[in-house]
Amino acid sequence: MATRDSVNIATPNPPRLTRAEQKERTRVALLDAALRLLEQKSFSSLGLREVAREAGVVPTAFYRHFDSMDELGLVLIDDSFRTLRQMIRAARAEPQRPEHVIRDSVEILVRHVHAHRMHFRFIARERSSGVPVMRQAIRGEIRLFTSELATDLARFPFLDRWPTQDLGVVATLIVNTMVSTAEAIVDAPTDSRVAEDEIIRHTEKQLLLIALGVSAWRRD
Amino acid sequence: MATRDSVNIATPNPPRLTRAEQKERTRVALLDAALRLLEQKSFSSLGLREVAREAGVVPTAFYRHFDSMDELGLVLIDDSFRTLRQMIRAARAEPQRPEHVIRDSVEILVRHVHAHRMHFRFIARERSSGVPVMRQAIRGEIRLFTSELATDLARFPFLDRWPTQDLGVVATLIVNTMVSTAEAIVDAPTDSRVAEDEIIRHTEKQLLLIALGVSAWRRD
DNA sequence: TGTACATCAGTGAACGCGCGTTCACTGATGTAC
DNA sequence: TGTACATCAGTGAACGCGCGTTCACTGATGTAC
Repeated sequence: MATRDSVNIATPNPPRLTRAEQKERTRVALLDAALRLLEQKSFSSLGLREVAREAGVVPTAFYRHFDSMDELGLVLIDDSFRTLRQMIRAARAEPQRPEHVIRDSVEILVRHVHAHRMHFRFIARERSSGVPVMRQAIRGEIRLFTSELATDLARFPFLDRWPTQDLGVVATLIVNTMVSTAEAIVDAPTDSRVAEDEIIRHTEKQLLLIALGVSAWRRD
Repeated sequence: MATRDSVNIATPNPPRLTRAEQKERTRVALLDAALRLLEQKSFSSLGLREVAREAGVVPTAFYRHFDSMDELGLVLIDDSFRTLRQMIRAARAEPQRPEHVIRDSVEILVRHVHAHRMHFRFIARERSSGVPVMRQAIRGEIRLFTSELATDLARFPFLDRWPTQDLGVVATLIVNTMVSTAEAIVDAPTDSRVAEDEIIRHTEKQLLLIALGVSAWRRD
């Protein structure tokens, strides 16, 4: 892309795109159009023509990229969880002082929700949706994600001897909390610092409560 | 109703219904039809004609009972939360030994989810749905419900001096857990005792963890 | 109790509309020589 | 580099279909006398 651009600097006309590049653009335009429409309505009530219209192409062009709306939906799930995994990788990469693990984690979550608002909204909304294939796919990804978190938890000093199943219980609780938080942020009036700070404090307290519960577990 | 029935025992023909009774039956038939269809799809993709067909009436008859699908949806929410409030009243009425408060609460939840499976499924699914009016209504009810739980929590010995806001944090955590549990039960393969027992154990552990967290709170 | 009229829950035909999908097409991009 | 042909992303017309909504109707139930 950079190579092509620099080549095209020499030409007077705007940069010409290869066929593959143009096709990719339309594909992305369709996916973005769908995400944009999903701010206002649910996936199951989203139409092929509607998406094509929003993307600025004729309905039949849709079929050059996806067999059906269901296929587009699965790609959206895939993309959404890709950004989520990026978030986790970022979280793992950053130096975490045990004292601030909760505050830092919430901060990373909030930052990524803002950066990928539409993806998070999509996941939060369609997670319980009526479209079985979509719901199953999201559940599967969340389950995977939860068990990865359980593995991460096992690295904490307190938790390294816990049975896997109990780590799963804690991980599920944390993931549920995080999902609720993401949902709340995405639904909050845009750029209301007050509302958002409230959500953040709320989440931090919930996680602290869970952490305290974990510490107290089996010391009884 | 009982009066009418006993009157009609004297007559050879099946009990005749008054106009009002017949109308109410059709209304209920429409609501039930909608709930039945909502097992397979989301509300936003549910059609007026589809519901009428399932209920066994002609599409135009729908308008004798509801102005629009949205209005029917709001009635479903109302009915669903009515059954939920019945559950809470039942829970409060039953003698609760502090030792078993978690086990008993989960047991009551599970029992009521089974008794009103469709209502719980509807709430769990549409809670995050794309239809704004519906989502707002459900959120409002859940918020109300959560703050009632917070009030109940204040009756526990440990918690009576807690600030309202912190009680809200705990209540939200509990409600989220309960909603997840209801969702899991409703989605579990029907009558699989094994899967359900697993869900119950999971939930009880999560609630115990929260309870431990509450005990440890501010003792640090 | 019997009659005459009013009410109104449910019917059935009709409408215009947007949907998903098919098909043959166009014309810019890519490839072979 | 120039030419001739192939590819294929996007077009536009057409289809049959189910949708929500309107309207005048029917006939059983309810009411007044």
